[in-house]
Amino acid sequence: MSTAAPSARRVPSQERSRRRVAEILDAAERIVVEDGVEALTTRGIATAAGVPIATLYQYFADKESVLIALAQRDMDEMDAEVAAAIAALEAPTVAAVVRATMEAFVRVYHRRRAFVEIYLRGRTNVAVHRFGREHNERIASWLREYAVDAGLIGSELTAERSRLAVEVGDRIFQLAFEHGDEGDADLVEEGIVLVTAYLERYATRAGLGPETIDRQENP
Amino acid sequence: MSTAAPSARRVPSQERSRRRVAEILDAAERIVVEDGVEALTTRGIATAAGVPIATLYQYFADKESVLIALAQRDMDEMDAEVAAAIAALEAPTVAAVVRATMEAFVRVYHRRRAFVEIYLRGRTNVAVHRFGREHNERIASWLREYAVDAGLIGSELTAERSRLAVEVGDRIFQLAFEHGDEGDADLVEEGIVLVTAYLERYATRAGLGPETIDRQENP
Amino acid sequence: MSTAAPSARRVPSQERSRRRVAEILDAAERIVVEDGVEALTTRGIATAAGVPIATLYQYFADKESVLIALAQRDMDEMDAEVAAAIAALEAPTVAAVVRATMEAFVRVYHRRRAFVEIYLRGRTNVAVHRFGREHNERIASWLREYAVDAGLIGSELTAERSRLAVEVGDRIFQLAFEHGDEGDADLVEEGIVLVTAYLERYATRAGLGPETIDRQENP
Amino acid sequence: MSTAAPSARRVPSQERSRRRVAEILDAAERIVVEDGVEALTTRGIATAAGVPIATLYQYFADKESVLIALAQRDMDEMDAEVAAAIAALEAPTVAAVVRATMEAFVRVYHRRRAFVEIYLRGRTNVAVHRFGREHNERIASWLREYAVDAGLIGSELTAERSRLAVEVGDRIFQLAFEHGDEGDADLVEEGIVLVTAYLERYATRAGLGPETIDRQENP
DNA sequence: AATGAATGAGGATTCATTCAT
DNA sequence: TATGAATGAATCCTCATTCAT
Repeated sequence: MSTAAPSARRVPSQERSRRRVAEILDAAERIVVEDGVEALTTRGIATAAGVPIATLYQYFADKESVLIALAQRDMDEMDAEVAAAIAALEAPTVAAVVRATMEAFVRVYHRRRAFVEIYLRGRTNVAVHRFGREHNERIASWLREYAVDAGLIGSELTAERSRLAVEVGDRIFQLAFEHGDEGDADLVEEGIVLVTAYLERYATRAGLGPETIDRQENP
Repeated sequence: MSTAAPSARRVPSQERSRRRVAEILDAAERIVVEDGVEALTTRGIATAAGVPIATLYQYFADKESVLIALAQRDMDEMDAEVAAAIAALEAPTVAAVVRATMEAFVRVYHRRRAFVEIYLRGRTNVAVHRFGREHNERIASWLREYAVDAGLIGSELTAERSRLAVEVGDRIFQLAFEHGDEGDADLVEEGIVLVTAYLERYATRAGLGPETIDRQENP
Repeated sequence: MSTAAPSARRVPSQERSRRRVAEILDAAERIVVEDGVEALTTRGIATAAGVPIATLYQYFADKESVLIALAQRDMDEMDAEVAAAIAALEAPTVAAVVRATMEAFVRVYHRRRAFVEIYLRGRTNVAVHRFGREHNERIASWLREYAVDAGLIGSELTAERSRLAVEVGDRIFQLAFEHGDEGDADLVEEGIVLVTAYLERYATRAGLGPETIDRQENP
Repeated sequence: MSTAAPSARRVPSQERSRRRVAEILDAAERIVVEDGVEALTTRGIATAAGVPIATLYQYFADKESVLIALAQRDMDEMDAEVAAAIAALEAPTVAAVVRATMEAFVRVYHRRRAFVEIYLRGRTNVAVHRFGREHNERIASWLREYAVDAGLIGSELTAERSRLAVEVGDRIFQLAFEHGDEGDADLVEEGIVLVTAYLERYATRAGLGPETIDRQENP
């Protein structure tokens, strides 16, 4: 009847899988938001998701994998948000890139309470800790490549320095979202200042932008 | 008979107490250095110290208290080292203070392997995490007071900004000592640059020092 | 009042311990006798003994330890029975020693159903398997020393040969008690023949005894 | 259309079956050789064989069946090796038959590491345990028939006695191959002595052979 | 014939803490 | 003050097997 039949027949099973994974992640998310990362247990997830514990292990290697998958889901959105923010910059400078990036982070933190709970407050979990470190590494590498390619920054901005800037930014978010989901806007603003001040040390003239050059030359 | 009797009788017992506490802390320290903070258990401590588990609770409220007491022991030394380093400064400037402080930290980290393990790598423990935050708060407040009193920095350096600087420095040490007990010297050096760059934004002319002023005015 | 007071005061606690251990072992024994070694679980033991699971771990390192303690309890009796049987021999010969030993084993197996279940049928459990091997080693060594000292056997009976004889005897018991708790008496009898036939190869003239010498010389 | 069609059509599928079975057994063999019988899991086999778990159950009733099939594969070779060794005997005596048989066993154990692992070391598995018992029964019966027919042994060698001899031989192999795949040659040699000593008790004059008769008559 | 997905049913062990003495 | 003993409460994970398709 339909030429799509064979592939169509497989859809329900694939979709069911996807739905199950989503159910599990959603259940885990609810628990994390309500009680924090430390409160996450396999039994809890399974019960909340309405599946047997053993089923968790069909889709995830272990408990940590669920947590990481949860973080990853939001982290993907984070990366997209950052990429979009930077792409939208009309006159990119180091200061503008730092601001765009950090404000993009804040927007996602605002949208994703679970992400704040896991990624910022949940660092007491070893897997999350490692996940954070690895993501920082990746984003540092990406941002550096962008800034160098855009001629904002010279090769003095080594990978290590780039990573340092990102890690420092990360700590700022941790502080800003330590209490409350809105985050401390002033602290973030100050963080932008801090990171910018550091990175401008390695900026090209183009990277500094007219304003900063002016400020520096006529203090 | 003797008015001194009661207190005299207590002396040996007080000493015994002190000895017991030290034994327990030493045992805990050994475990932490060898196997990390997560491997610390009450049974482990008790066994290693050669005391019954229940006895731990005579001297410490709970397991975390042992850990914190351990950290505190080294932290006291840290504070002294920092105070001495700063007191020794002949021509204090913001840059000099930052350098003196951070180098003092590194010296203590080098001397105290357990401290690195607990305080820098053991932040996955909630109590340690909180301990770190609180200490950062305290040292930020102390340093700010010093710098303002010394006329290195103006009142624009709010408590929040001061804390931000300390927290950022803290993160730098975490990164530098993530692997290996020697710490990444280059990273620390770069961290000094970063923190200095930030704080000099709020420095007085005196705080900048002749060198920096010269560099800024003749870039 | 009583000079025994201090030690007496400790008795209840010590006795309570002993009683607890006995309760746990008895519970484990019941399970093993009824359902076999493979059916033994920590939960099962705890429930049957009326103690929390965690209490098991006060007295035993792990599940296997309970099993081994159970086997050991009977094995001690076994060793005593064997020692007594051999001590009671009026005119020891190799044949007499083998018979006395193997009959002593059978008597204990008859008295101790749990022992048959654990030690003979429960060899599918790795710990029991090892326990058996080790005990065989020990008893082989003991019997060899006795036989050599008594002049029944020469030094040709090496440790290896002695162990071989015991292991073979052990297999005979396994076969004889494979089904039913009475054991196959004929099979045991034949086993005595077998082991004797082997060991007499290394017997001294004294070890052979008048009967055997006569039989050999006038077949 | 063609009467051959159905069977012809089945041939490729039959071959596929055979191939699949072989793949599964090979995978299981690899696991057993590397990690032992206890490490064998259905998931492990399936993954190693590159087939879905459910497919195992198309070819085998359950996990144990895979194990037994694996053992059977080598056991068939074992039986052939024994039969050939005995057929090759020029002057069969009880001693010669025992030696030929046990040396045939050793040869196969040397060739088949998996067999040693499963059949000798893997007796902690209930199914393997039973398999061993059953095979011993069968080979005992076969050897007895041969020995009686050949006039080496009289009817005093009952089925039970024959089985006893085989079981004892089996234990000897277990001991000899307990550690290391080469097996303890001295122990096997001693085992041959032991089994021979036992069986010669039931030997006919022909079964004893000239040498043994001579030794017995002129000790 | 083949298989993706699902799961029921445990299983061993850990650990911080608290009493009664 | 000291401590032997006890334990409540969880925790993560495994695995053989079976259907529906």
